Amino acid sequence: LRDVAARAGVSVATASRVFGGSERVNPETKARVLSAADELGYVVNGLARAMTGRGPRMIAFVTGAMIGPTFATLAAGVESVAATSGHLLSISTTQGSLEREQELINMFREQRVAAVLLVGSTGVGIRFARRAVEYGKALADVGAPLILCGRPPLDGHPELVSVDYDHRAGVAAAVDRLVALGHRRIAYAGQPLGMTTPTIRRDGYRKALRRNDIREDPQLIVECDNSEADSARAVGELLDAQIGASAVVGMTDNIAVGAFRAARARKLRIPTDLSVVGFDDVPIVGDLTPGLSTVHPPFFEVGVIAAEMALGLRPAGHVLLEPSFVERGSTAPPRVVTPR
Amino acid sequence: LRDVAARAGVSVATASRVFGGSERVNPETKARVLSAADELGYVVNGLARAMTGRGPRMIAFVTGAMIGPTFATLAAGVESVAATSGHLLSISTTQGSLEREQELINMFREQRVAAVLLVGSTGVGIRFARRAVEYGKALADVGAPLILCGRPPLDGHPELVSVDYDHRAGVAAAVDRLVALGHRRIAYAGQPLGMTTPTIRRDGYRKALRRNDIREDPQLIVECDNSEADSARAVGELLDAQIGASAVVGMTDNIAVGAFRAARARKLRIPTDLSVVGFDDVPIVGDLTPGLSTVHPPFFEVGVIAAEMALGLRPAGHVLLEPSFVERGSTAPPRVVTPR
DNA sequence: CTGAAAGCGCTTACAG
DNA sequence: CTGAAAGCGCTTACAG
Repeated sequence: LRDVAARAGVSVATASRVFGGSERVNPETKARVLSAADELGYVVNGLARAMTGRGPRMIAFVTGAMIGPTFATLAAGVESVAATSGHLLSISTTQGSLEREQELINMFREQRVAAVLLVGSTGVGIRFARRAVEYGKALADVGAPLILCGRPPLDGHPELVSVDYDHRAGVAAAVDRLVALGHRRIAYAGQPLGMTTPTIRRDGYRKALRRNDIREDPQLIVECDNSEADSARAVGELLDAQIGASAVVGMTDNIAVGAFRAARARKLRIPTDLSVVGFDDVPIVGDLTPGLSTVHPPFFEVGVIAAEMALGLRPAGHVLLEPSFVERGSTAPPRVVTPR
Repeated sequence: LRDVAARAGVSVATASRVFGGSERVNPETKARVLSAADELGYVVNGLARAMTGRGPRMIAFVTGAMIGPTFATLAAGVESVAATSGHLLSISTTQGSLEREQELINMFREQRVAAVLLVGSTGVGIRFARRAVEYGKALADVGAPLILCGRPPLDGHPELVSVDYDHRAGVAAAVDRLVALGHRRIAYAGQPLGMTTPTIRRDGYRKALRRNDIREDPQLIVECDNSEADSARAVGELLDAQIGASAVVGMTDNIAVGAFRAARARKLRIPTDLSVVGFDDVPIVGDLTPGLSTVHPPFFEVGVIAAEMALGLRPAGHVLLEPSFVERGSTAPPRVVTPR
């Protein structure tokens, strides 16, 4: 900058002003500075500018792993608003390591990010809540809000803003639809509890059963990893038990696809012999045979809203978006309609 | 920092040294500084540190869109090495806008990033090459290499480093396999040329035909968008033309899935009546019925290697990784084996 | 509209 | 091992 100023025959203050943009500078001198900069191949040092508090701050996005369209779509939403306002998006993963998570928070404090988005499911329970509260405080020290995305707000901590979609309502809508089709023996396959998403989604299942006056049968609830293979195993065992399940709702599309596999291995037709619904609406899943009926969460929107809060473009607060149920070919009336 | 130093009764120089880590400090004074920092809730200003040339620099990742596992897996590879060396990963999209692309490059110059990774297919032709060369020069001014990922190097510009996987060999391996199964009328469905990936993958198809002494038939090559719907249309027309195609290789899994759909709509069984192969090996595709035989590209590895080059952990250069063909259920001998 | 000066928060030779 | 001082590259009141 000093060199540019010298070459243009002005002070660094003036030169700074032409790049800073804000203040009024004589068009002529401005041109002179600009051409000097051009000749010298000058490019402002954004780091120095950032230090003085000017310049855009980064939005930090931290998630467990860069897996699947959940991640990609949500991140795309964040990036779309970051881009239009000249901010950069930093993405990091914790790989499930609390140590790494803590390191990242420290790093973001040092970097003076605009906000940090904690994305996706996390452990339930006081331990995890406490950690989030710590992070929130630490970040607040440097003026950065902590925004929970795709995970529920913390009881008793309204200061920790959250942007989420209604897992419960999503699963419940799927169950409602199955009930409307005539199903009564509706199974549920999901990950073991302990993380927010498994807990809340199963909660939606139970809630929907209750409001439809269907008694919950523990035998109809099976646990598995969030993988096709393990789901095929778990749902397979359920089917082998012959306890009359006419439909299964998978906690995720992965799990639903595992149910497809289990059914096929037993020569059961979908949806004639077994209805299956998923959750997430990942690509391709609509092109299975039959297409998977599933819950479509507004991932992109979640990202957009979180980013807007991060940048102060929208008042911070708790937002809960509605997912929608998209019915494709994997749901139909049961073979035998049990009277209600 | 000044406050911390004062409270600890040392100079800022000494205080700086305890946080900088490098220099040797008396353990006792160090402890004193640390506890002073703790009491004051001090956290180093990474921005200021960055300005002095210390502190980790960001890796910039630029892609057209945050779409699909291609993006996510490659980014995960980059992030894994960034994480272990304390660097941050910034991800941005161009959405196909050259203007936006240029803006990003400028932004990264200002931010003094460690390197920028240009990820994914781009236009072919001198215009695009020229742009990349410009970017490379501009970035070199600030000491940042430009690394092309998942796209080929530029003729005559060895200074533009690239990390890619061998699209040609991947498609060719798939074709070879089909030929080995007895296919002779092998169709190809892909995007129109103009971008590197469509061009190179189709090239792989033609090359494989040639080396298997199969004459290319222009009627067997159809164009479509990279979407299931448009692929279903294009492949459908091909099938309706009844020109004896016994197999189709899709430029991507999306396109291959479109071929599934087209075949089904015409009551053709896969693989009995039609063999289908894809490219990318995205999730779920293995769980179609039948599972899709496809080419698995080493996306994660590409990301890892590019990141290592970005950080100087590995000599910059041109790397070409081998994809592997994974055969599942969508490939089988043709109904009628044409003599070779 | 422009300049001189102080300051942002750190780091690093250079001396002790 | 530690301190005083200069410097990194910008920005911003404060005066003109």
